[in-house]
Amino acid sequence: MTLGERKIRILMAIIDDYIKNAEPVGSSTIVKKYDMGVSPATIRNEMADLEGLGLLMQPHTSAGRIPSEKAYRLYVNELMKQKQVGNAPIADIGGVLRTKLDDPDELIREIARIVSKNTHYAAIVTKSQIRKSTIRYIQLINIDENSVLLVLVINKDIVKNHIFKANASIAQEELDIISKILNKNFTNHSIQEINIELIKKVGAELGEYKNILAPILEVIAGTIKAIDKPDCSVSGMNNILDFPEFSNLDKARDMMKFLDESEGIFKILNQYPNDSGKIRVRIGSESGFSQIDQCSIVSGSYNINDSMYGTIAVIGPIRMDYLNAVALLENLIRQVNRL
Amino acid sequence: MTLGERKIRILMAIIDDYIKNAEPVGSSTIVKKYDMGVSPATIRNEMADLEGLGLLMQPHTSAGRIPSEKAYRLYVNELMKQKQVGNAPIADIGGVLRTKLDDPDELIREIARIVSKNTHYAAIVTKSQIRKSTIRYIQLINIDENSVLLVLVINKDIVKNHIFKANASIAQEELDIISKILNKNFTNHSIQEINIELIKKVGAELGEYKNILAPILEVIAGTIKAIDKPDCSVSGMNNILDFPEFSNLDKARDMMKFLDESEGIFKILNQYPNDSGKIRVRIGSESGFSQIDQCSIVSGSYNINDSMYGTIAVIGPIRMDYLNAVALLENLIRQVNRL
DNA sequence: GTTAGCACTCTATGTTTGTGAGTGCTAACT
DNA sequence: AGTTAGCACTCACAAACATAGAGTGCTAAC
Repeated sequence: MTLGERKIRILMAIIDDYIKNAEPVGSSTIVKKYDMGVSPATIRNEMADLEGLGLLMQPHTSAGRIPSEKAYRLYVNELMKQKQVGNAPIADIGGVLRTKLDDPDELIREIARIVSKNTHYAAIVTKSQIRKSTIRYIQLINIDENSVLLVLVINKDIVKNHIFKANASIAQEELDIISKILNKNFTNHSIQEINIELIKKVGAELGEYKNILAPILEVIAGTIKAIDKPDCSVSGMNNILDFPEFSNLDKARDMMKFLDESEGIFKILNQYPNDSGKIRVRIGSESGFSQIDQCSIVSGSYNINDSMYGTIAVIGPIRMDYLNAVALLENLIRQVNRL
Repeated sequence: MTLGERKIRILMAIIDDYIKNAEPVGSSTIVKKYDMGVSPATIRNEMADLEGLGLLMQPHTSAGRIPSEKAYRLYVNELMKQKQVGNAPIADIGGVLRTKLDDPDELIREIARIVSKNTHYAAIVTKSQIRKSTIRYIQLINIDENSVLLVLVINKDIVKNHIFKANASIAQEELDIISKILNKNFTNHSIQEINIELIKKVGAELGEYKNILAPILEVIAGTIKAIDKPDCSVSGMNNILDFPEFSNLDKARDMMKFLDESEGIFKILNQYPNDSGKIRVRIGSESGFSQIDQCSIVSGSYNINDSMYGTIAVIGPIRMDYLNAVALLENLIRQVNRL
């Protein structure tokens, strides 16, 4: 399908105007605001053609035209490239993010916050672990008569810890010995690799300290499971309410509920698992979920250090400012990947 | 003001019915549903009296009555006690919460989630530190050529950690020595107490390892500041949209925005700082903020271990089920305080 | 190929009218 | 004195209708 140059100009004008004003665009509006140098009648003829091609729609006979999903698709795939992004889409946020690197949950929350704030749409950030997390370092620390602090370094840079009660008071020197044994046996193992055999072996090495093994293993298992659990953070849902397309409360509510139960979102965002860098755009019904068929999703994958990956997504009305959203995500993901 | 028994019964009926159905209650509805044993006309006379007392209101002449804020106040202060809470307001959640004890942020998020899920209103949980946090234990751990893991135990049970790069590789034995010096000087000190004098002294003791002090202090300061920062978690804002009183989108949006910018909420919730156990109810305009004058807030303070305290609050429409909300919060706060 | 002119369509808005819910008052009843 | 049947009254809400205006498609002329 190859369109004449004027048809493209008209289509762009309609898309731009509709993105901005959320109202059907009429032929004379185009002439006036986007000086086409022809009369409204001519524009009307062209618009009729564009409608025939499935690029424009009329909400009703006496209204202007609005772009169809197909038009947005064309816009995103081809037309958008001609335009310039306005101002720098996002500041340098490497510093802020680096401070959260040791807590993936907090990290994705912060990213979501940044995205929603900068786009004024809703933002969703998911995270998963790329490989099964492995234990990197274990250290036991005596902090109280019989409270023991277990510090766990997982993968490269995630540190978690937990305090548990030991049955008896254990001196730091003893704990150091225990730590050493644990490290020798567990380091670079994932939780799956800690089998009964290994546990038996460690138990034997521990000798009189054998009892402490059970609570420790429990903590390790719980911690790693929590880290490996895919998670997802949503931010800026309010912004959604600002758009006239959601003045229908029922639609808005459905959608919010959908975003809250992250199940569906996960399915959508994980469709294209691992094409880091490339930004995906899902327009309206392309997502396949009726609850959000009035929304578009712009998303991209990030990948930190080969240990954690996920998707950063912007979700807004179909008449979203794709140009900026894409630019912002590209920039942001580049920064995140560099972490 | 002492009301006759029948007036009270009528008032209760109106409040109950309105809480349930969100629609003005007429005289015949009361007779039918709450068999009063008298005719609608009699009820009408009584209702006129109640309106005279400022306890009932009419949205318009030909509508039934709705309770005024004053009526809810009476209900909460006096009448409610006669009624029985339906089913057990909340299960035992001590176990779930205990797993989050080492991360206050995560803890309040979980509590908020529990509250909103159980009440179907929105929930807000704030946290502050009761005293300035003090350092309880410091441990440096070598995990990589020149990556050092700093483990900080703060107060009783908060553990934080941070990985930083040292200029040179330092062996674990050396780090142990440094840790010991740090502990000797910083343990049981708050960040305010770490002044230049003390730093100089520690620097001297550290001798050749002096250089490592700066990054460590930075991490300590940052961590404690983050912990001491009052924070707040909101959950279940969607629920708000389910109530007919917020079918006006503008109102709903204003309110959501208000909840999102937690400033105002903080002011409200911190009005009664530290009366642990007692549940407060703010009805409608009593909160003093027009954005949420169609809402009521039920809140109570918790206090964990004398180190962290805050407020757990439920926010819903004025015709909230106060009885259940109060019972649930009482129960929950009891469980939280026991942590 | 372009455009002025015009009839046509359909929404949005305002007006009118009818209906029903619920009231307050009065007069009769217990 | 308290209760109640009866009734006129008020007012929101909904349906029915009228009107204005925006925008179209078509035709015929340029």
